[in-house]
Amino acid sequence: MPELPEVETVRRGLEKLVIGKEVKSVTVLWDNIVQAPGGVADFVHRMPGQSLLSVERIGKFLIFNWTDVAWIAHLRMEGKYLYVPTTESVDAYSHVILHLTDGYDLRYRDVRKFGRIHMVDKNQLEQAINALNLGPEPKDLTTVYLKGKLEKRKRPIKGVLLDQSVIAGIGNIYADEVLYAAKVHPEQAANTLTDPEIQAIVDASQAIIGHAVEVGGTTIRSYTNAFGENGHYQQYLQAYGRTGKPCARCGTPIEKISVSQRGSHFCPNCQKVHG
DNA sequence: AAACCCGCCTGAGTGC
DNA sequence: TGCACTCAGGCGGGTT
Repeated sequence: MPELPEVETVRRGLEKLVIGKEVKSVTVLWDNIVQAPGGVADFVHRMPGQSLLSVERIGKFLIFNWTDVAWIAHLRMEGKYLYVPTTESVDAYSHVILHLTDGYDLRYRDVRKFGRIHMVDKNQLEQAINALNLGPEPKDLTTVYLKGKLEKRKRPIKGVLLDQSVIAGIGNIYADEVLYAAKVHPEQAANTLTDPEIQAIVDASQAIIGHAVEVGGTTIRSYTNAFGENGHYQQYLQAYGRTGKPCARCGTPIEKISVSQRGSHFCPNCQKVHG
């Protein structure tokens, strides 16, 4: 599941390989992935002739700045972008194909079909981004801000960390890693965290997301010809996916439970619910 | 406003 | 073996 570090890695890959390229024609093989003012027909009609000027990232969203339009795109669970020769065969999971004038394709590949590419007029971009209602990214997070957000929430802290309107960019993997580093139980009610715990979460989210960006994100499964697959953070994971393995701090086996409808890994000794 | 539910999808995992 | 069934999982939209 691509989170901020993985999406940033994808962004850098796109920047390196696709900036300046012009779209010749477009094929959409699964309509629900594409959103445009006039639907898929509008998308297919307007993309030819567009050149990619820049790619930005906000939280887990990619912003593609084309000549006259912009995309707000999300990879959701398994979305990938491929940059491959047009002659390469199209597999069953590539749903949006942009044929470029350089003889290559930019293909959006997504096994689950959960991802989205939302095309907007450039003058609508700012408004569309605001409508995403995203909170600050970890690097801009402050203890005062987070404390204010937690005070009025009674749900488990894990669920709040996954709420993109509170913090943008954290998903299930890094939420578990942050809580492990901060020694906070995922089910601890948000409004019962102590000030030192809130500070620890802020510090841990900045350190962990920053480190993960540096090493290209986390690669859980390997794919070929995809952007953002060269991550190395998996070797640093302390909690996520380590069910039954000893905690690096105390040796207690890591447990997995369901919190806010998400699989959650934690050390039952280091991370205890308190009153 | 906060929090929950559903739908979107399909491969992996489970049970028999 | 092979088949039927269940479920994860981020987000948007709707409801309580």
